[in-house]
Amino acid sequence: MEIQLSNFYPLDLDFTLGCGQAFKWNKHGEWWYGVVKEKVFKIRQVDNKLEFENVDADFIKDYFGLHDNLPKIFSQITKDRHVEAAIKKFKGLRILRQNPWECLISYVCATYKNIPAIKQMLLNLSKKFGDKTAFNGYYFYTVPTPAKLAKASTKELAECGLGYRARYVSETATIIYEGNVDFESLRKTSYEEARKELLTLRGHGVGLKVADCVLLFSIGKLEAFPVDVWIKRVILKHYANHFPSEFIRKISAKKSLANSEYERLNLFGRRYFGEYAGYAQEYLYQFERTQR
DNA sequence: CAAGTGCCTTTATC
DNA sequence: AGATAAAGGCACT
Repeated sequence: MEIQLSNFYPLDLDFTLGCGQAFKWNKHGEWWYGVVKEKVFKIRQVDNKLEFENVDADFIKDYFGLHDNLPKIFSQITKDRHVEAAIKKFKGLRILRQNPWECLISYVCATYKNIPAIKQMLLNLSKKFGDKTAFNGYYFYTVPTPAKLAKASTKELAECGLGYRARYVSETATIIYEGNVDFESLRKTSYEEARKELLTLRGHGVGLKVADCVLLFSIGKLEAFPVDVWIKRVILKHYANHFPSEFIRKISAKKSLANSEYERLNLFGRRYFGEYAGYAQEYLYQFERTQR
């Protein structure tokens, strides 16, 4: 199956799948192989054509956010030369619409880890607690369900390389398994309301940054503006003039952000870049990460 | 190559 | 409220 992409709706598969927003993708030759829920499929891009197997076009359109009007988004977030440069370099990078549960558990694992390590943790979890499927001569493992992880012991979870995150994965899985968070309802409410709802998981490995990542990468709240170390660096480098110098001095001196400081940077991002701040975030993040 | 630093942070404690 | 420390262990330099 294939989808013809229009010149006005660019997509770059390598940027989109390689940027570290989703952790269950691997490229073998020209093809990207992915696992989403129980589905295993492959996809490749040949110029303006997307070719894929074992999955239908509607799913692809939704998952890759092909309905996002990128030119419109670019015109709205290009507030300065920094975003402009990032867009020029990574044009076609799209925000995915991941499965919310998989996204949540990924970012609970992701705290204070680097991208290769996050992928490894998720693979370990999937191998140990997920379902095994053969496809195209490779074996793939689904992300374990909330039930599976809720029933796993923290010891078993820790053995997947989670370290102290094992407890948080266990607790978060339990709360989701018990049905205390309705992901679908999050789509219908505002960013603020949805964020508040997700933060009922606070104290169990879900803080402001994780909540914002879930809202952006799986719920489609494109105004979400996750602030991680890289975005903090971008702000210090290029946007410090938007804050009082005492504040800049304070956050420069420390490596991690207090909640109030996070909220201040987050609010700046949303106000400055507008309703598609999440896109600005992802382009700036990627640009900063690939400097040097 | 070894050892040090850093990681898409959160939580606990003072 | 706000500051500080601790937390696996892997990956990169």
